[in-house]
Amino acid sequence: MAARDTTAGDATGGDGDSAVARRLSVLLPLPLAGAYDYLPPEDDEDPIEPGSFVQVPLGTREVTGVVWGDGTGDVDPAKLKPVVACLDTPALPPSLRDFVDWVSAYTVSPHGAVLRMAMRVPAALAPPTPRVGVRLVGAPVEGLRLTGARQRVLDVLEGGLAALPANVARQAGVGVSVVKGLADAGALERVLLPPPRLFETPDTTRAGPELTPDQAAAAARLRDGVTAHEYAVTLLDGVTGSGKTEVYLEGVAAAIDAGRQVLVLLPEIALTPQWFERFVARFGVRPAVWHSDLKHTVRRDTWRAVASGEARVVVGARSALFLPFGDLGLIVVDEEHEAAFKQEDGVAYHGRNMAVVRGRLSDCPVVLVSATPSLETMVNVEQGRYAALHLGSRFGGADMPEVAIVDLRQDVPARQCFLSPTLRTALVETLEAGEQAMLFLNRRGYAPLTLCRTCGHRMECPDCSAWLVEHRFRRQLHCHHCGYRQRVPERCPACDAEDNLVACGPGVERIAEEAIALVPEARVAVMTSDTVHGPTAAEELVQAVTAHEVDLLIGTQMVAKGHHFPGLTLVGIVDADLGLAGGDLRAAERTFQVLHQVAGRAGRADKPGRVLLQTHCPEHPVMQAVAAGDRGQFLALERAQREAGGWPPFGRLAALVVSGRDEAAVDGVCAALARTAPRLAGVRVLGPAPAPMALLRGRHRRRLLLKTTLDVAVQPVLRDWLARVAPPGRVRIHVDVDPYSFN
DNA sequence: AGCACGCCGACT
DNA sequence: GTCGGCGTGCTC
Repeated sequence: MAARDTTAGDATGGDGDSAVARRLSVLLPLPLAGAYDYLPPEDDEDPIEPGSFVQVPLGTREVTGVVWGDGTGDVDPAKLKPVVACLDTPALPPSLRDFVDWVSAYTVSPHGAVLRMAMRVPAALAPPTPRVGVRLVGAPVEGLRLTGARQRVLDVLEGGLAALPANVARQAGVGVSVVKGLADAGALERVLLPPPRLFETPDTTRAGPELTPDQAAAAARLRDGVTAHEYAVTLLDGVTGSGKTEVYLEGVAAAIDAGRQVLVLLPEIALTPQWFERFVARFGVRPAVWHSDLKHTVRRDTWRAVASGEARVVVGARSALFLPFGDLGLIVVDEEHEAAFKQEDGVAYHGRNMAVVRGRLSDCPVVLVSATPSLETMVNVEQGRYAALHLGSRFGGADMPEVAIVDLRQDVPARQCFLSPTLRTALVETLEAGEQAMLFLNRRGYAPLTLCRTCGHRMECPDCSAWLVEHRFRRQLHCHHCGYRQRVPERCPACDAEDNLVACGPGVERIAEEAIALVPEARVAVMTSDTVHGPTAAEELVQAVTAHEVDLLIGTQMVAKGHHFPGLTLVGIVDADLGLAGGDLRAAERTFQVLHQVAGRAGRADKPGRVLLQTHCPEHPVMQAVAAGDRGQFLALERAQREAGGWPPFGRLAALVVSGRDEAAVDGVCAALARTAPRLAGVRVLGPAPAPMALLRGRHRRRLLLKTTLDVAVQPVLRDWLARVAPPGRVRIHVDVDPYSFN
């Protein structure tokens, strides 16, 4: 029927295929094995470009997918259905499609599952809701009853410009109903307003903060890199307060000047008001923001603004990597070492590493920023793959406080207490001197374990292999892995003994209790995700501490980040050993990073701070390195160990986590995997072993590790292996290439 | 991911 | 006798 017309319209097609026979490969945001083929729409006019969003039938329903290219032709033609419609949503840019392909191949995840991450914007695919404004009609309306309120509305609109009813009402000091009434009466006409400009272009001509010669030199290097518009990775390395942010904002400025877009990735917790203040100070406007809990309308507007190029700078969490940037000029990954960049569930990927890939596929420079760079990044620098820029401290290197190790075997806390005599004395002295102190313990709640003194029963989560953590403020026991909660029971559920459950070990709440007993007059604040909800609350607490309305701050990881408290002269690390348990590959590195960061909170320009680090193993290299403030020494040791063991980044790892409700079925799949395990040079399979959380949310978990030498490409090995095993529907195999934490 | 198809317990 | 539970398997 319309075949002849399309052929004629397809003159530019080039390869001579007739358009009627053409199949489209459409990728759907579902965990299917690959893209599906469809026929062009029946009312087809122009050929559909790759990247276009299309509505297609799938089974009984309709879904939105993206045209990925020409169809493969190996599907039964009888099964082919035509595309229902082509949406007017801007097409997915080629560099993003390449990125989706790459991530899918690298992570051994279904193609569509990766596409889904680029489509988690349901509303963006629909056209923006039209904005209806009102304006004066030319001629006066006869018989219009003029009240005072109505007159004020008419006055506001006198210039003849159209405006949103809500804005008009606000300016006139009346309710929207007055405006609506006037429109209904015919005195105002309704008109469609153009979409508002939501994201202003940052003003690069503003004078930024003054840079030291060091900083200016580093900034110039970044600017040059951006101007070259070539893929290159640079580590920007400097302690807190060395001006890293100000330096990379100069790179951002260069990209804006070049007319390109910028992505700044931050771990979610680092999207702080302070960061925005610095950005606004430099550019006069706020950047677009992207994270998991944006409202739908904001999500849609931001997604569209990124696609159109209106949003020039986006700051966001790792999911911002999948935004439809058309012309990236720079990617910055701040706090590059943060484990939060690693996504564990669903498609397992590392935001920092994928940022590097996104940069390569977009021919754009990538800057990794950290005060404690990861070992991976340091090795990349050492081997010449990444360039490095080092920033010294503004205060001439005297900024790291003195760290003293408190040996808990010698300096024993009182029974049922967790602060050593040395730390207690220091705390009292500091507060008596009118200075501030901080206690750090990376564990929420009151106590990590509740047990029965009569029978020894431990309170455990029914759905996870984890102890329930007591939260005394709420009088509840919580599972920190699945969200299970129950009241603290009065009787032991096992032996029914009354009032004989005892809290074991400390959480921040318990440390607060001990501290308050010690210094009852001190103003104490607890900072954890339980006590502080959202960035605004966090900012208020930070302000209160800065204003010295708080004498003693007690907190988890949350207190380690970025805030500088000038009056803080004592930091107590309650349990430095905490992060080392578990035999995790990166436990030592992470512990060093967090302790180093916490230690850096103490001290100020005129008075050096002091840090007391409580540990049971003072001789441990991590403790020694933190005490010495020597990152180089620690990294060298860690590096040597990883190299000797063939661990990343000197070898490759992939984890297979087999999980399901039926334990026997899970073990069956594990046995099948063990039987079909690859036998190749340079490849070892470890396990199956119970995963660190052997039971999580009611699912039994086993883990196998594939460990290979660097010359082995793990993805083909994994794909072959998985193809030999057909897990029953109830059992899932989750693949994690480059697993990070081993949980 | 949905949604239908399919085979076993408590109701009009 | 049906309504409906959610286990299993496709969907171009």
